[in-house]
Amino acid sequence: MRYTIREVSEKTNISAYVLRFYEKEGLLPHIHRSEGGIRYYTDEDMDLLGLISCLKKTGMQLREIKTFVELSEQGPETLRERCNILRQQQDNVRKQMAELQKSYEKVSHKLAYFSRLLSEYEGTGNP
Amino acid sequence: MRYTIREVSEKTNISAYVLRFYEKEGLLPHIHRSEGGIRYYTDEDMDLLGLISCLKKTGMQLREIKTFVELSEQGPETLRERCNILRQQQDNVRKQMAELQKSYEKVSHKLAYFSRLLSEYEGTGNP
DNA sequence: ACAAGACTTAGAGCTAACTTTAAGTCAATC
DNA sequence: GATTGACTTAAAGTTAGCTCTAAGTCTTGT
Repeated sequence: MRYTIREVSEKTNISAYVLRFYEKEGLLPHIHRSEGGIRYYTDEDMDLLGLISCLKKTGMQLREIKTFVELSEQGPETLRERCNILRQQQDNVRKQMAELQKSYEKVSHKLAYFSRLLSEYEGTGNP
Repeated sequence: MRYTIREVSEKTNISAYVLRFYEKEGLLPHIHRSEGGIRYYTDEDMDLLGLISCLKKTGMQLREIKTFVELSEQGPETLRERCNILRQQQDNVRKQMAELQKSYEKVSHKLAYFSRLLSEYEGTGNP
């Protein structure tokens, strides 16, 4: 399948601006063009894009993602290094989940406290 | 207890620059000063700072945090609204945790795939 | 074949959240 | 009491990641 930039944009919720920007920055290498120079994206590109947004969502910076993509370009001799990067990222995500859990508890705790204050306040005849 | 900006910075891992910046932006109102104009922070300030970083960590923007702080300034008649904001944020955090979980699975899946490729590659006599 | 509208490029502009600078004031030690 | 170093201010600078503009090219429907 071939997709236009618009189709990709709609499927992925990444704006066409950003798709071009990612390409310019080296995150999406070898995007094919029609004879008139119009981009078209393959399923492989879509797949990479999926990984990119996943890495981005988990806090990896574009420049690190670029490094990862460049390793991918170099073929199987970089597989070990790519695994290491993914393992590192897996670890990061675990830490983020723990952090988020702590924050959740803090917000909940504060909310419980305010709720109590609120019911007390309302109980005094101040609606 | 009274803390200098340096002590607060060390305790919270928020730089003195940022503490002053937050104050300027209205996130930390009523910071006391010594006669010479030097800031000192109270335990109450520390508490607010804890809530601020928690809200920030969970993706709330400074301008929204400022709104929350301003409501706090207005006394108990804004308690209900503050509870609503916290409940909303609690919800946001739940969504973030679900998202993060999905990303974790995606990274793990990709890693498993690459690991398999790697062991195959190494099995062929390419160390 | 031609108008409308999507696409192309390079590069400028924007936003959030810091981060630093410059010029000066204050506090603690020698 | 002088020096050192942390503090003060307003304002400029930085970074990441977009987001848009301008000027031009291509594609598609009538």
